[in-house]
Amino acid sequence: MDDIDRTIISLLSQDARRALSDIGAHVGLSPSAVNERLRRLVASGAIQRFTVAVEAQALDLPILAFVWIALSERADEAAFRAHAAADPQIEECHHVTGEWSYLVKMRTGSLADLETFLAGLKQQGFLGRSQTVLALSSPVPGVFVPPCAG
Amino acid sequence: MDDIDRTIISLLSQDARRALSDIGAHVGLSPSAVNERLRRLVASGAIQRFTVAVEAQALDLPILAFVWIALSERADEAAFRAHAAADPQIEECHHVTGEWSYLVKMRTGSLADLETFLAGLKQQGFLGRSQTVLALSSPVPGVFVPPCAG
DNA sequence: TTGCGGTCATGGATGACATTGACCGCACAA
DNA sequence: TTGTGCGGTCAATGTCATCCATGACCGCAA
Repeated sequence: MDDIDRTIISLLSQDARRALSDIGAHVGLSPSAVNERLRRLVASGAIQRFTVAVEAQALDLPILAFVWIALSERADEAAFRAHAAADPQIEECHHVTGEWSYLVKMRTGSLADLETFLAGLKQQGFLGRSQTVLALSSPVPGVFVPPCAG
Repeated sequence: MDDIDRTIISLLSQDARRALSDIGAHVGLSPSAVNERLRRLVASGAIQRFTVAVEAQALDLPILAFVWIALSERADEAAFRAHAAADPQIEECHHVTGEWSYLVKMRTGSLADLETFLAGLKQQGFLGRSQTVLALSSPVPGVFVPPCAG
């Protein structure tokens, strides 16, 4: 993992369909050399997968919510994680420091779906307390372009 | 945007390097037809861009923090957004309901970098109050695979 | 029913591209 | 100096995206 690798990752973050020859021109390597580095980056797990950034509106998921969760005392933590992983509405689920146990980031089609999700948690005995925060807008898109060369 | 489009998006979310013929086999279309749909999905903005999912550890960014921010009374909201957008450490910045104005999700190399970020906000007069929550682990990876066919 | 226009998928030709393997040079250790 | 391994270039090959002409299907109006 040197500066060239980081530059390659940065370029791919912006556009993962760039040609190897194009990347090579940026970093001063042949397409083959870039391909070999790319293979290693994927094999090592540094690049987890190639994917697409999707506009939530296009998928009819206008609600973006952050839900703070404190598990109930009798909750099985592993079961909760499995539950979260299985719900396609959940984009992220983080174990966090502080007052709450988990922070869940989720997209739903409506506020009713959000209520249903929380009701499900309660019914299965996971939920101690929770607090929901709605996102109104995102001034910074979810772009993750890692620092280039440094 | 019909079920076929949604399926295409779902397949690309898992692996954006799938061949058009492979996608076509899943949805029952020819490669050309898939290509045409893909072109429209990109043109309409439903697919914002092709990118790669990067493991933060590989980039020496072990700290994942959520920072709640209440702007100071004299803060210029647009300036704050520009400031956030310009910081490569910030992955997301959401305008939210409730007690706080903004929720910032950021990755840094160290806790010191986090302090530096907050100090910078204060120095520029943006910061009213703030509260930082650290993520310890992510039981659910940041995969966003939209619901398929439904 | 028939005729028409628009939308959308098909299939094949073409060119670009990823991929592979052989070869080369350099750094390092014995 | 010599052997070894890593990481690069270059050229050949096969796959694939892309483009275009053609044709099927659907809704609508006469």
